[in-house]
Amino acid sequence: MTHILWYITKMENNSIPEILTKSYNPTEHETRLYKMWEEAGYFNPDTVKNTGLVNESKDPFSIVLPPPNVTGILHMGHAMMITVEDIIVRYKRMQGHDTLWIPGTDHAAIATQSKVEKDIQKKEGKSRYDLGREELLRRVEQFAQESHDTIITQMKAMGASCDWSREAFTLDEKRTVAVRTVFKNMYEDGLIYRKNRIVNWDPKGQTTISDDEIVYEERESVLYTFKYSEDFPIAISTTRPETKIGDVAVAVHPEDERYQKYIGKEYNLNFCDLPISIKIIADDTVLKDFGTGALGVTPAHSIIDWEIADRHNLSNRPQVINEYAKIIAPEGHFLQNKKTTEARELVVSWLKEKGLLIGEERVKQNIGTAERTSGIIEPLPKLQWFIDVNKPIEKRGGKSLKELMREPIENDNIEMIPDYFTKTYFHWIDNLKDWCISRQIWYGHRIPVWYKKDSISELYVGVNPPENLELWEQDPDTLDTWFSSGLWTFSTLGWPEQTSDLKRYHPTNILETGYEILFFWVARMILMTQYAIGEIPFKTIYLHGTVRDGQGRKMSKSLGNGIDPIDIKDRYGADAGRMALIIGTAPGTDSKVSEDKIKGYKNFANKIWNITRFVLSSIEPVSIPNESNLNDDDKKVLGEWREQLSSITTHIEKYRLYMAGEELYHYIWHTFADKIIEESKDILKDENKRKSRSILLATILTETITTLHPFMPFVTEAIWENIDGQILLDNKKPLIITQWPTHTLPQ
RNA sequence: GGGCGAUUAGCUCAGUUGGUAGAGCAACGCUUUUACACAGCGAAGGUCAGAGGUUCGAGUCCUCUAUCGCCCACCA
Repeated sequence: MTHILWYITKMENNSIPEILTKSYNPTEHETRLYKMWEEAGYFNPDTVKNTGLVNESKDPFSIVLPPPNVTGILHMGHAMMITVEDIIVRYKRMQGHDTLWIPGTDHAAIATQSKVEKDIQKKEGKSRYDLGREELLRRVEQFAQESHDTIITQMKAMGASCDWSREAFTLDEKRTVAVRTVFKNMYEDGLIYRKNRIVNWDPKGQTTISDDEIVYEERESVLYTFKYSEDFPIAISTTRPETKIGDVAVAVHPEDERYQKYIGKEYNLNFCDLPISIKIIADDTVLKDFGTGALGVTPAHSIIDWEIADRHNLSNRPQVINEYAKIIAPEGHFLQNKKTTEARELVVSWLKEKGLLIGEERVKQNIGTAERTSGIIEPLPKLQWFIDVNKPIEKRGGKSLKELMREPIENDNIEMIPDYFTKTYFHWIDNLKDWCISRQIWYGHRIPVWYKKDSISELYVGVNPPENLELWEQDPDTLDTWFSSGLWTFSTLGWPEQTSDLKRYHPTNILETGYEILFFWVARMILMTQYAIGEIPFKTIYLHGTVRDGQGRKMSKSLGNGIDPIDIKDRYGADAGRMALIIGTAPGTDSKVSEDKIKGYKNFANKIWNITRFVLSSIEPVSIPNESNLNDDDKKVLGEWREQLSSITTHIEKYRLYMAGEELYHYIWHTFADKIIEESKDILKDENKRKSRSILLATILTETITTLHPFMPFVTEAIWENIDGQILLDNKKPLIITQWPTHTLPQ
């Protein structure tokens, strides 16, 4: 109560100059300031060059924004990415580098299409086949446009100083040219081929997916042990009896004494009232100890079995499951067109009936599901397009794509932060198989291959459609979304055109992204860039961790625990959100966001606001720089700040933003405010010291505000606008294009 | 099964090349002093998971153990 009375009294007696309100209110300034920067063109390096900030002796600096998927709104992970990149970009710009940050969004093919399909199914009960290709695409594009607009609004709200005039989309016209050009080149170099091979088929999404898009889930299932028939000498074990009508062999370990005598023999059997032919083969990948030590080989429905069939030249690979996960069997057969789960029971009861079932055992099994649709993956042989990762490439010195991916990391041409991720990177490359790039969905880059209608074997691959188009038919499939995002660093700069941007800004300086897409995306960017232009895409990879909620859970739509960055901005200001996201967050490690933390940095914004109020209302008017008029004591104090500044600058140069931010925070609050300002209250009363101290406070204030600008762009710019009355600066410009302070010690 | 990481104050986490342990929040005492109560001053809180080793010196480097987490593989 007494507190409230005191507070009211204080408000009435307020004698602080009116230029700055008593407390900082972010909403009063943020939107206005962003608009000011954007309209003045300060995000565009071509404009910044005219301000005199750019030092031509310094190298250009460039970043491309990892394009967010147009599948909805940005979450805190994106917010962290944008913050880190914006801090770096603002810093480099202030350092006088010709700085470019290209924004953009990703069409995210399968993710976007399945999102829209789900919505349509839910609201209208229609499938994509009910709508047809054209109508579905129209709907997806509309959704993508809306998502895009939301995303851009969010990015602007956070203060992202990227050059909107160069914005790109992975599916726009220019990027399409880049995609088709790379596809054509790869095809002509023999790296892209079409082959019937076993792929991960998602029966729910009706498309193939890559190995990386599979999520394994542990489930309980039954391991059945049985014989195909009475005349067959070996029992086998399987969790999928329904696939066994597609078996062509039984594989045993070459040194397994139990089965030695059968190796090489062939049996014609009747299994589930169907004729099957089984050859006994020896393969050393078979485990003697698992089940009966004998593996029924089903080439068409198991990746491992397909590979075994390859090794043993088994050409008969009957497909017994179709694209809808239903059994293919002769008309009238009891398994015909049955779902796999149903068929499993039918096969088991057939085995029981015939007395062939030997055992059942409950086992835990990891089952592959599709990341986007959560459909259970059904391995199927399909005619698909692949990229060969092992073939030597003539124009790249006979190196394979695998080698091109490995080399720059190995030779330290690309630095990875944190560096321990290089180990997982190499491990991934070592296990990499040919990349299946075709997808049976409609939204995305359609494969630039046309087949002659009257002659199946004749095909055309090109950037533009063939002449006499009516005689040709385009491949109905689209490309894996990572194909186009793999080109991102150079497609955004105009490639295949040899633009001045491309010459000036490529390779980019840093790629800042989440570690969870190291394989999906980062590796593929290195692959594509090394192949297409023979350059690295970026010099540094900065991997941030996952932003989790207060309880350490991943933020997701299904949990409903996501925080909208806009909401943070409204309640605490974008600056506070930015600081909370980067301080105390080392690269590569996950972080938790709590409102308390954000609140702490809202208080910090208010603190520097009031530091400014104090300085402006207490010092005598000074012009700076004016270090020669400092007394020895004040030179020493300034010298300490300059040492701190030097440390902060080094941290930023080495991308240790969390360290830079923390040191700056600590200096401003606990040294500048708590010590220097407190002691200044007395010192300023001393006429002999007043002038010097005024210069000191003005100098430290302007330099700390400048240094803080990349971290908290809004509050610092708002302060900057208001310091003129007492502090006169030569050639004052908006803070965003003000030069970074030098850390030379005062003489 | 293979790999990677983590273990530091009540909670959430920093700690750059080895040199006297830090922040935010929470909690405690005092202060309402014209920059800020979104504050100030002060105090409190940690054998840095455990054990061993290297070193003049270890949170930091090495070995082992325990617990937790993540990634990759997929035993059919």
